Amino acid sequence: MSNRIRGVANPQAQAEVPGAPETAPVTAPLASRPLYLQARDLLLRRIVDGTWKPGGYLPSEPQLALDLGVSIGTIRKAMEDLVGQGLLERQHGRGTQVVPHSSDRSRFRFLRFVHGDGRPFRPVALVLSAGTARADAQDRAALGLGAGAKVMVLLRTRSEDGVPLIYERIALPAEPFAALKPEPGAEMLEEIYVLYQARCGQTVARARDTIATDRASPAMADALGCPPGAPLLLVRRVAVALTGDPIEYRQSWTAALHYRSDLD
Amino acid sequence: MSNRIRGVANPQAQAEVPGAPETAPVTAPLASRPLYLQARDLLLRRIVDGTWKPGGYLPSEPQLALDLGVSIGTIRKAMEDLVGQGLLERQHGRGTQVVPHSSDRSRFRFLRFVHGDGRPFRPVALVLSAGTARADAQDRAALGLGAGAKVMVLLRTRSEDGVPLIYERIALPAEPFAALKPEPGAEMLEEIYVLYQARCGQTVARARDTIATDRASPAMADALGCPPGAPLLLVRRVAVALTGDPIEYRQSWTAALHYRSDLD
DNA sequence: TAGTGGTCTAGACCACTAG
DNA sequence: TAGTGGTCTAGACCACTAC
Repeated sequence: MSNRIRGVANPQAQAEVPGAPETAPVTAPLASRPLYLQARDLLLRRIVDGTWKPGGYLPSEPQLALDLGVSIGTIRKAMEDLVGQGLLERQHGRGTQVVPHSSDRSRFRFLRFVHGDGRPFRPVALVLSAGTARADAQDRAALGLGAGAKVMVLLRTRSEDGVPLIYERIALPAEPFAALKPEPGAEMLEEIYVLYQARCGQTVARARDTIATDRASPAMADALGCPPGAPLLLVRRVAVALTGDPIEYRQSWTAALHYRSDLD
Repeated sequence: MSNRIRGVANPQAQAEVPGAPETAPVTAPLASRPLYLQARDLLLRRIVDGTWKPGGYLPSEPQLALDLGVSIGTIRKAMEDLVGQGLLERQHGRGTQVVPHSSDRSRFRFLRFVHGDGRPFRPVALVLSAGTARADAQDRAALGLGAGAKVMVLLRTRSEDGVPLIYERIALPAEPFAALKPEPGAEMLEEIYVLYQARCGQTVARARDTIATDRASPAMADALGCPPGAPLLLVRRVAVALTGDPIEYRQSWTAALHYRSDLD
C-alpha cells in the first residue's frame, strides 16, 4: 500500500516523477504523515473549497474509503477530528453533514452575553451604518492586514425588547465580504455568522475574545442611553475562518450585560 | 460475550441474581450502554477515588483490556474521551498518565488574565486573610450549598513585579478544603489548583466564568492602589470537580488587566 | 531488547433513518 | 428493506521510551 492518499498528499512529488513506481519520494518531508491526517486535511479542503456545502452531506464512509483508498476506520478517525472541531455532524442512519452556522449552534460554540441574573440574551441587531474604509492600526493588527488595506466597517446595536444593550463595531476584510451588503436600518434577526456563510462563503471556525473595561464614547452613550464616560464592558473578538485566517474583528460594548464562558 | 464490563456496570443486577446465567437482566435500564462508556466511567471512577493518583500511570492497554474483559480498541476509545477532557495524557512508549494540575497546564485549560498589550500575566499571590465563615447567598448559590453551610474564604492579591493587579476572594466548601491551611501573609507561587489537588485531593475539572464590570470597594481600592469607586473588571468563576460538584467560587477584580479566551 | 502507545486494516453485528 | 453510522473485536506492523 502506498504511503499516501492517492492524488492528494504531496501532489508535487507526483508531478516531479510522473509515472514513477511507488518508491520513497525524492524529498520525503511529509510523506509519512499518518493517513488519517491526510484524509482529514483532504476532507477539510473539500469543505473549505465548497465541494460539500454547509448543510450538505458527505459521501458515505464506505464510499469515501474507496475514493481515498483507505479503510473505513481511517476515514472515521479523520471525521472524528472534524466532528470535534464542530465542522461535521454525524447522524446515525442518515449521514454526515457539514455543519451550517445556525444561530442556535453558534450560541454554544462561542462565549456569549447573558443578563446579570444568568438569563440568556436573545438580541435583535440593528445596523446603524456600514461602509468600507481604510483599516486603522487595530484592525490591521487584528486581521493581519497591510498598510492601506480596506475593511468593511459595520456599526450596529443589539437590542432585546426594543432596548439597546450592546453597541458594536465590526471590521471585515473588504473583498471577501463585498457580497455581505449590509443595509443601514435593517434588522438582523439571524446571527451574523450565518450571513457570512450564506452570502460570502466565509465560515467562522474559532474565535478569541479579550475582555476589558472601557468608557462610553458619545456615540455609545447615545446608542445605549448611558452617560458619556460611563464604565462599560468591552469584548474584543478576532474570529478566524476554517483556513485559520482572521476574518472578523469585533468590538462589543455593554453597560448591563455580562459575558460568559460555558463550562470550559 | 456479556453485555457489560465484569463487576463494574450495574452491580446491583449482579447482586440481585447471583450466579445467574448471562441472560437479559431483570431490569434492563442501562444494560446496553456501550462498553467503551462503561469502561470510561470505570477509569474515571478510579481516578476520582485515587486508585491512580495525579501524575501516576495507568496500567497498559493490554492489561486494562484483560482486566475489564474488553478489547484494546474499546479501552482506547474510553481513554480518548478522557484525554479529550484533559484528564489523561498519553505518551508514546511511556504510558498513560493521570494529568496533574501544574501551573503551566492550567494556564491553557482556563480563561486567563493578560496585560493590555497581550503579554501573559505571571502573578505571585499573597494571602491577605483566610478563615471559615457562614456562606453568604452568592456563595451558596454558586456552590450549591444549603442555608447555614460553612465556607473557607480566602482574600488575596496577585502581583507581578511587586505590583498588585488583582484582588481576589475565593470561597470553598469548608470540609473538603479543611486541609488547605492557607497562611495569611504567605506567598503562593503555585497555581492554587495545584494546592487543591495536592493538599485536599480536589481536582478542578472545568470552570465557568462570568465577566462583568464593578466598582472598587475601599478594600479593593486599598489593595490595588486605585480610587474607591473606580471601574474594575470582575471575573466570577465557578469551578467544578471531576465529579461535577462545584468546589470553588472565585471573584477576581482588576483595573488594568484584560481577560482572554484563547481561540475558542 | 522489551514494553508502551500509534496507525491501519478487515469484518461482524447492531441501531437508526428513510422509503 | 436498503443504506447509513455506531460498536466491538482481532491482529499486524510501526515508533517511541527505557533499560
